[in-house]
Amino acid sequence: MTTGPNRSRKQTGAQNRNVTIKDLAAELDVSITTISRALNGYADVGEKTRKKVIDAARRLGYTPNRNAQRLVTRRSHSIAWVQADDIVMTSETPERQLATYERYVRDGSVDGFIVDLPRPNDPRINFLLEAEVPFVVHGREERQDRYGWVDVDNYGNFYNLTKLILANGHRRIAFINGDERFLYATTRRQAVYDALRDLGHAPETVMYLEGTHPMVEAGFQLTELALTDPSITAFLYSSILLATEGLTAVSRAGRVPGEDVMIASMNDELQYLNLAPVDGQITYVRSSLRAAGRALVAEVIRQCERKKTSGILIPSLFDLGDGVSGEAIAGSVHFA
Amino acid sequence: MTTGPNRSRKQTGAQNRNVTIKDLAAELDVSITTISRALNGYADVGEKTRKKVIDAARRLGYTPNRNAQRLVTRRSHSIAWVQADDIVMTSETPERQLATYERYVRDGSVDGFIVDLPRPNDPRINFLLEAEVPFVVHGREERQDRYGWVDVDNYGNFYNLTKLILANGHRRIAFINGDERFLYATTRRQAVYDALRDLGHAPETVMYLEGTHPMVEAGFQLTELALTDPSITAFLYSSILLATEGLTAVSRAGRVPGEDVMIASMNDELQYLNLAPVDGQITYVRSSLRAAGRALVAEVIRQCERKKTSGILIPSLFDLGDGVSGEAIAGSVHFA
DNA sequence: GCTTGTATCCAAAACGTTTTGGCTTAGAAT
DNA sequence: ATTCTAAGCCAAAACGTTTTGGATACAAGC
Repeated sequence: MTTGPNRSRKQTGAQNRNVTIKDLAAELDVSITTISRALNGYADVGEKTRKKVIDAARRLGYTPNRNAQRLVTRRSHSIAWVQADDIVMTSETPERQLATYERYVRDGSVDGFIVDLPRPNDPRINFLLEAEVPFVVHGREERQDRYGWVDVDNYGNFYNLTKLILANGHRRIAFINGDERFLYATTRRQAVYDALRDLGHAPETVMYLEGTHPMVEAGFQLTELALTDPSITAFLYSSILLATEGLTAVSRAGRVPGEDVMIASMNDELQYLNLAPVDGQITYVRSSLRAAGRALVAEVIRQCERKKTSGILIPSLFDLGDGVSGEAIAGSVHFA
Repeated sequence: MTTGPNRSRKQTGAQNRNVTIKDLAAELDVSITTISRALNGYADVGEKTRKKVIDAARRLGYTPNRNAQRLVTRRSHSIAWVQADDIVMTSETPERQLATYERYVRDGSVDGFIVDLPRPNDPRINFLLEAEVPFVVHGREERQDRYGWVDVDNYGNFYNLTKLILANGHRRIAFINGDERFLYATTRRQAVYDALRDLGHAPETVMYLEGTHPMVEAGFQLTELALTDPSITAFLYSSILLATEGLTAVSRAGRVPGEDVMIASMNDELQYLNLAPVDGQITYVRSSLRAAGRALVAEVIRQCERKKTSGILIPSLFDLGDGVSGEAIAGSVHFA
């Protein structure tokens, strides 16, 4: 006995001894089968018995033990949203998250997943499709018809924002985009250039800048870079966080947003971000991140319950700002 | 068969059939006991056997089923942090959270709790002490010697901030505090008035305003109220969120923060809050909410593991701003 | 040879549910 | 009088672990 825990490691459970289905069965002198079936609404238990059981359960304060339920039903009633350490700073690759995904599936911790910030040919999605585990993606990638997803209309929003900027007479635009390793950024760039083309403007109209993760002060620094070109009168940002930093840089340079320059962006309506101080200085499309989060969770749960959601598509219109419409779309595809 | 689920509801588990301890035992032709003990590092298994087991486990991709472990060990390896629907807007009473606390304890979902925003004589704390469940409080209340907690030095910080404002020559101050139903707010008010007294200033030096939950635009509105008194030259805010709103109101009133008025606050270093645009306009003490969160989780886990942590006190100095020191303190008390 | 000790191993119980595959009874249908 | 049906109930198995309380074998000490 040289290494490891003691020979007899006593149970260390902090859990109190709670009333179990057995206690209930003893109390009422029926079988535990009947208790279980009564409480779960099965039809093969008499109404008087069911009432007795429900009353006793309430009286004794019975709650089914979640962990026993999880074991026998093979459902954990939990979903995972695996994050890198820091949401804003993250440059963690999906590969490094993969181990966590695999473990959660293997040990039954979790019934389903929310996948965030998908990359092209994302290994997490490969794994989940392969393992046939329920999941919903926040965003889309090339295989979007094979799984459920919730996304904002990246293309439409940036197409419209660009149109708006041009309609306001700006002829030279800086576009500070997000990291193109993520597909939302690629889509947004595409939309901006498509809008230019459709309205008969040269691609050279925009100065394209990409903020790569981790984005510390990227909005500020890239804006300062763009400010070296005095012909630029409009700044389009891929996110409101980039935009507020950019605003600082623009103001410091002596330019006046809302007067001689235009600042445009998408606003995720982040909880803690008070936009009142920059009111009127940034033009944005709103799209609630919180609403997206809710949709994601609802969708994963639906997947886990195996309700057939094949092919449904739930577009929901969000609050509009400045004549530009923001739209969030929730989509879901049945999986085997 | 009239109501409820079908007579024979098939197991709907989405969980894949994974390799179990039994498979491993069959593979190696030893008992499951040996497998379990080998993997858990017990000394009563031979080294060659242990090696075989570990190899086979790796080879077959075995991971212990978490839900079986949870059931037998009566530990869920999960902790709860029960929140009202919306962190900022919350006016949910602790009473309404209590049902969730009770359920999580009863059904074994959870081993311990993080209690947030304690109120005087908080029923959640009563319940947890009574039930002898591990928990750590974010903040403190009167029974702080009976449980573990993590807190910033509310008293010290606001005492120092007040001292700093007075040292800068301000003689009329607006103090926009948080909701006094929570103890942090009461402590902060106490600190401000103590500082006034200690430095020989009358209590009337401050105009006291309280933002009650849910705080929508409270910072903005209370500041507008304070602005009706032109003798006020300093604004002290209980939180950075209140302060940024207040800054907007002050600026709109034509006053210039950093020049003819002083704006002071505590800065929780919120993830998404870019303070660059207000740089130099707000004087604050920094104290990382993120660091506090980490300390809370670490502390609950320690409690769950029953490491004896009786009476320990871990003061950790944080980054300082403007000559005012912010200190976060993590404390823990052993419980039975 | 007998005892004692030590190093390995294991069968069985336990955790608290859900589900399977019955059984019993009473009444209806034949 | 028998067969069938339906309603109501239940014993036992199963989920996958950890822990208990041994058993076995072999070496050392007397």
